[in-house]
Amino acid sequence: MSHVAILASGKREQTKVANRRAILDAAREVFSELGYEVATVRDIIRRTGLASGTFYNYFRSRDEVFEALADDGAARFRPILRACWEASNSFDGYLRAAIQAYFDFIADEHETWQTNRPAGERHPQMAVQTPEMERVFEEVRDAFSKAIEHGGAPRVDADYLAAACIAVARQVGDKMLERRPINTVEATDFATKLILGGLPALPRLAPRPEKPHG
Amino acid sequence: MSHVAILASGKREQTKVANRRAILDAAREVFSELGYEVATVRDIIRRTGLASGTFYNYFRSRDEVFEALADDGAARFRPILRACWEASNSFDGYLRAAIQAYFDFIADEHETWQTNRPAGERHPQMAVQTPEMERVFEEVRDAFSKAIEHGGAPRVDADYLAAACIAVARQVGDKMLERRPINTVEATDFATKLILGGLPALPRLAPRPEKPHG
DNA sequence: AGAGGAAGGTGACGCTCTGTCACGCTTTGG
DNA sequence: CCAAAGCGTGACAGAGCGTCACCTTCCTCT
Repeated sequence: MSHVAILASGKREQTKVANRRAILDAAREVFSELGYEVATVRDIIRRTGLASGTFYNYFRSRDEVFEALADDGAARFRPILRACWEASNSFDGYLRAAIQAYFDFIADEHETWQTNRPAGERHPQMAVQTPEMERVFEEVRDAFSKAIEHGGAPRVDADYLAAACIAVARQVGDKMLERRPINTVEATDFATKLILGGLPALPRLAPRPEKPHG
Repeated sequence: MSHVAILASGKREQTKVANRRAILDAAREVFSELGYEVATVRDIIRRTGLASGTFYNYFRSRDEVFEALADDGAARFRPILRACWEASNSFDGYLRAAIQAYFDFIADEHETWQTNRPAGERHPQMAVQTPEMERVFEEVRDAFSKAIEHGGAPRVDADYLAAACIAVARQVGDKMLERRPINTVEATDFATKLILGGLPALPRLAPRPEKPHG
């Protein structure tokens, strides 16, 4: 029996991964069913069959599991974002692809999570700021910076621009999820045109000193 | 002594208002000093000198005080937003005024709140969704709808547009607060130009059936 | 293979916070 | 000035939290 022992060689390692996974899965279920505010560490750990003390070998608190779930979401999305960058050859193309990918992503998550959740309970996905989300932000900003360097976009404040894009994607995304039927194409069209249309109108930064003229 | 007794006639009414105010103030201080996650109902009520049970005559939980604080912020901002609407005579003017007002508002709140708060602790101001914030959203959306009706703006999806504007304002606002010196004008310029520039590029809705031609 | 040690699962325990409630003081209306 | 209602009070029971001494299971070294 050697075919499973690729990454988790020892039994110790295996159970550690399995337990972490089990806790995360249980947490997702419990948050879905009871709502985040009400769910307790005990509710989560009970569902896994593990002892209460074990929980604290993996997470420091209920909040930390929540954050880990959110981080998971961002971590899953980041490679998609990366792929958008690599597949596109223009700034416009990248932006549209990235936004479309994001809306598809959250629409998919939304379906998966559809349970009998109390009222407007927040999803872990995008509610808090996690390290992985910070990286998503940085990736977007860097993509913009590179586009600016290459002349694919005007020389604007990439930091503000990234913040604005992510903000628009998030909020319009949320609104999109509230509508029936969920129309990711319509939302993408809206967000993309807003940003790409606004881009040329943005205030320019002073051009960075370059070699004089050639 | 009749000059104070305008709204709070009886002594009962007076203490009720005073207690609520005291709890809110104490809560703001405690959240600032200890951080939201750590603060307890007891911490808050202790600072007021009231008994623990009294707290529950005013709020159901720590979360509800937090929400009330956030609601307060939105409630203070809404009249400002209203004034922007009434003072401006073009869509562009309204948008710029509203965004500038918002950035000034949060910059001011930011100063007021500056205490030795642990790390990236969230401010109540704009962190959660409260009824008053919902109203702010509706006010913005309605302003957009009216502008569209009057031909001051193209016939676009006002709901998405409002969501996008608020999103941009929030996120760019947050970024703005992280920079030194805080430059509300720069941020306003950025956000305003992004939105106003993007507006003409947005997908149009089918025009609503009007009287045929004049 | 077997022994010794390390890693980590276990659950009872003590502690803190929560939310309630019976009590009594204060205000109000008559 | 009295009766009734309103409301502040703080002790209390219950719940959840995080810890820790113990014990089982796995790993390593000979």
